[in-house]
Amino acid sequence: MKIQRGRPLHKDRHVYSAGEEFKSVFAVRSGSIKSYTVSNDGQEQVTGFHLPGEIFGMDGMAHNHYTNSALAMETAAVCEIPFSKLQDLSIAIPSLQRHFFQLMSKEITNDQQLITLLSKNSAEERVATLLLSISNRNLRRQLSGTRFRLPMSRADIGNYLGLTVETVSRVFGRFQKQDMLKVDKKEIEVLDFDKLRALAN
Amino acid sequence: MKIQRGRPLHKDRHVYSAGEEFKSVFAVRSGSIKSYTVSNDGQEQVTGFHLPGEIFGMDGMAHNHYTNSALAMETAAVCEIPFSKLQDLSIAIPSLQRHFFQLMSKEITNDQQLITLLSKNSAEERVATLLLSISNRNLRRQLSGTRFRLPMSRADIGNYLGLTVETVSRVFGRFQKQDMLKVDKKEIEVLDFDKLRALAN
DNA sequence: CGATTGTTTGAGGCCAGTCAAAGTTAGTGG
DNA sequence: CCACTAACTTTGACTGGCCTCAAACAATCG
Repeated sequence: MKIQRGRPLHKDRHVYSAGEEFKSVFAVRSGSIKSYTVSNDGQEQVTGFHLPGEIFGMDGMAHNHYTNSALAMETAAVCEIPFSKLQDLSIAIPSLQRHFFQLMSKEITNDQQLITLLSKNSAEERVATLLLSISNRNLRRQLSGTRFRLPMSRADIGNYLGLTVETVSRVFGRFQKQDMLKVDKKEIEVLDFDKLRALAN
Repeated sequence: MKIQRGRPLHKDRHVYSAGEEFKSVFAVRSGSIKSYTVSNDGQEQVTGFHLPGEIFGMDGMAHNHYTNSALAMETAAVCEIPFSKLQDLSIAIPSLQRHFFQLMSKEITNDQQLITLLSKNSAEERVATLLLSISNRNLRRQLSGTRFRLPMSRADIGNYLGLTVETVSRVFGRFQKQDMLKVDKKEIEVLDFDKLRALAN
């Protein structure tokens, strides 16, 4: 498939901004991206973190304009995949269409899991769930699931999980005191996966 | 398009259950449907309410199995739309494919709005937002936006909004005391739309 | 290095949850 | 059609987890 190689993106640079015309979806090649919306009263809501190998930008399809903004949390590279090309191709290759439907559907189930998390779980359970998610996604990338670097700030974590920065910080503190995690700034080492899974559940 | 006319569904009957093979999406013809997931620790999370004219069942596409269950909150009728037919047709009619992409994308943005609501808003704001949403959806159906019947129980509202039944009940009470709403059981009359919008934001 | 931004820690308050019980509605079968 | 029961809703008192406010601390970057 013909896709554009991305030029490297510096930290805090936008891939696209809310309101721009929807033309493409994107694949992360390196670095990490966060998606967020700005609600009508001006506050930010982080809607997702995107790691290498993952696709983002499908939110814009409904209205031909992106509803999220997407920016690089660190230096990153992305592939742009023009949607028009994708449409043409998916008519020629039905399996591609199916694959793309699945991607969107996956996005829906992800969002619904986050809804459940926000709706039903405590601060500790939310943070544990995010850590486990990142751990699993690192495993899929052939990286360590026990030692890894969080690309996002505490503020982003809190925003994503519906918590304040202070609460996130305190939860990390408690997790360390319980010898479940070793936290050094953004470097995480999971010491007790069973305990983490029990919380994340 | 060839679709199956649904036989009427009694209250509390499932349209489909989580885990079943994904074969179709559905359109509500009359009555109302709720979607919900059951998390691994067994508790229910309501993920959506579906009113006449709306499509549901797209969550199953990713894994070829539904991740939600869908059941009738009152006597209802639904149209089954077999997905295989939809795929064949959308290859012949590209505009249909686009339309369907848009539906899924719309679902994503809806879910993300709910995420923001759960993450950032108070109990009163959440309830106000739901009421306004139902009001607007009734308007689109040529029904009154000011007087309508809530098809779901207080428990369902609470579950959907991440609140307890008691809190939902108290919020309705406060809304009445402020002369914003008139609540008679499930019958709602909006007395002050400005106030409602101010809360829902 | 200073300045800015991000993180941690503490004290106190409040919103929503929990527990409990009464009141109301709906559904069932005699 | 009514009596009985189960399910739903409301109300109250109390609790607690997370937020708010505040300040010290650490890290990053020009």
